[in-house]
Amino acid sequence: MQMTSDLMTIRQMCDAFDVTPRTLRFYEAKELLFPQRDGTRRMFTRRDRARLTLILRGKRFGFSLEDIRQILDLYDRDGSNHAQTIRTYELAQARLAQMEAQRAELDVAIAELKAELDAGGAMIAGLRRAAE
Amino acid sequence: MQMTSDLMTIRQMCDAFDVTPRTLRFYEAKELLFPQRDGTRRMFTRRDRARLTLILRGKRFGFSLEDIRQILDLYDRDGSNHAQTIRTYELAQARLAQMEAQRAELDVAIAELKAELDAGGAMIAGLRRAAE
DNA sequence: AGATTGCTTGACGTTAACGTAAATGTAACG
DNA sequence: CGTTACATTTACGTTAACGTCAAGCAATCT
Repeated sequence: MQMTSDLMTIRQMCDAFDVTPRTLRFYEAKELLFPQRDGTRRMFTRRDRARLTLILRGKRFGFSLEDIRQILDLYDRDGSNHAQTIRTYELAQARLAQMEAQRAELDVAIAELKAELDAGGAMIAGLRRAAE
Repeated sequence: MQMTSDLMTIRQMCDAFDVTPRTLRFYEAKELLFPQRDGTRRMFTRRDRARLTLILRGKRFGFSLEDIRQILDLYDRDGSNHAQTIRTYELAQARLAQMEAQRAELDVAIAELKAELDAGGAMIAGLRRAAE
């Protein structure tokens, strides 16, 4: 019950987030996480956990790790570097446009596939009737 | 104006479907297409074009080429194999459910990112005012 | 004939996101 | 102190869907 352990080992992280050690090391190599070290061992901070949550969410959304890294950087900017902040902001806007385009395409694909399935459904109903 | 040309060269195919020669050769290697040969050259038939249309549609739906190959093979089985047809149908339905879930998550992601950007926008407006 | 196109078949290169194995380190248990 | 249990780094392997040469044949233009 010490307040020291705001820190988690790699295994605790793996259990908590259902990822492999390799994944966490990989994310560190890609500069998505920045665990401290206890000697040679990684100790993940609260901040790492917050970032990992966002990373996994981003992945569910279909973002690449590189996309995610850039977006996380956006969250990080303590507002000191104005020019960079603005550039990042514009980048995020571009990304948003991409996402909306992607959603539009997805909508079309879903509509088409639904139409396919409706046709197929009728065919299969026919097969079922014929089979009786 | 000869009726001979139900056949198309690789370049005609590329222009018609907006794909590269490499792609068509790749699809042939993967047994998704079966062009005839005029000597050494590929000649794509009406059937190849029909298949390619389905392949590209499948890709828009997010199916892998391997998935697509299996589905095309099922269409080929002249409809004699009802069980397989039904399995394919179910597979497509599952895929549709995936896509709709993905869209739902994407909607959330877009909303979140928009909120982030609104906050960032206000911040940047503030910065601009401070800079004057 | 020579040169230009366009097609062919290899066959290695690329990207993303890790998996997997090897060699080594170290901390705690008994 | 020896073994077990995890940890670390290094580095090669994997999958999908082509891209990108390289080298050579074949028909066509000049």
